[in-house]
Amino acid sequence: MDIIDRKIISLLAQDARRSLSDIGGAVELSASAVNERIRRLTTSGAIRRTTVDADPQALDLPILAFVWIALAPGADEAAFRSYAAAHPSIAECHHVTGPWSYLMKIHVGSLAGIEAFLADMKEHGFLVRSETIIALSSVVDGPFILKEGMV
Amino acid sequence: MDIIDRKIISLLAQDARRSLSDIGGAVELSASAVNERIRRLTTSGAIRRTTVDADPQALDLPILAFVWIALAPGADEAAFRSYAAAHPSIAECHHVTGPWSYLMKIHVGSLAGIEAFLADMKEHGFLVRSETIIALSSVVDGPFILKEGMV
DNA sequence: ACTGAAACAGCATGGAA
DNA sequence: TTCCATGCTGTTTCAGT
Repeated sequence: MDIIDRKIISLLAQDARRSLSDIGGAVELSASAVNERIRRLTTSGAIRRTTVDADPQALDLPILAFVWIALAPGADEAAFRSYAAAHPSIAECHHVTGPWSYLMKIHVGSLAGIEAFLADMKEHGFLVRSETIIALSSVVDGPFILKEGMV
Repeated sequence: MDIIDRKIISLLAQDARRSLSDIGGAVELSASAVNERIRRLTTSGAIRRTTVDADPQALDLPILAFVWIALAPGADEAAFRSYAAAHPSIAECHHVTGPWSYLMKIHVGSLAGIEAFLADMKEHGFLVRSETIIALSSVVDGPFILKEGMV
């Protein structure tokens, strides 16, 4: 993982469909040398996958919210993990420092969607307390990767 | 934007390098029909870009943190926006409801990197108060898209 | 809007340096 | 690890439905 590998990842991050010779021109390497580096970066896990960043609006998911979670005492953590992993609305879920246990990033279609989301979590017995923060606008927007179950 | 378009985006989200005929097989369409749909989705902005999801660890950015920001009263909001957009560590920055003005998601190399980050924000006169939450582990990890200035 | 075929570009591979 | 040469897969375009 040298400076050229970083440059290649950066170029691919901007546009993963750039040709190998294009990238080669930018880093002063032949196309096949670039190909070999990308192959190594992929097998080593430095590049996890090539994907598409979609517009949540176009997919009718205009609401972005962050939800703080206090897990119910004695809640099944393993069950919670697989629940979160499979849930189509949960873009991210992190175990965090501070007064709350988890921070989630969710995409939903409407404010009613947030209520339904929290109700579902409660029904599953995970939730005791939560706090929801809604993003009004984004100065720097993160990528939106459509989850499998979300179709 | 019908169900087939969603399916195509979902398939590309899993692996943007799947061939058009592969995708065509999954949605029962010819390769060129799929190509035409992807072209439309891209020009309409529903697909923003094809990109690579990298491993922050491999790029020496193992620390993920969320930073709440109270903007200094009378701070230049436009300047703050371009500062945030250009800053290599800031993966996301949202204007949010609740007691804080902004929520940022940042990737840094070490805890010292957080301190340096906050000091820089303060020097620029944006920050009055902030609170930092560190992600200990991720139940559902978001994608990491290397920013241009980060190389 | 979709199909199928033909033309083209880009990728993958192997051998040499 | 890199380059070059080449066979081949996948993309793009276009005429037809």
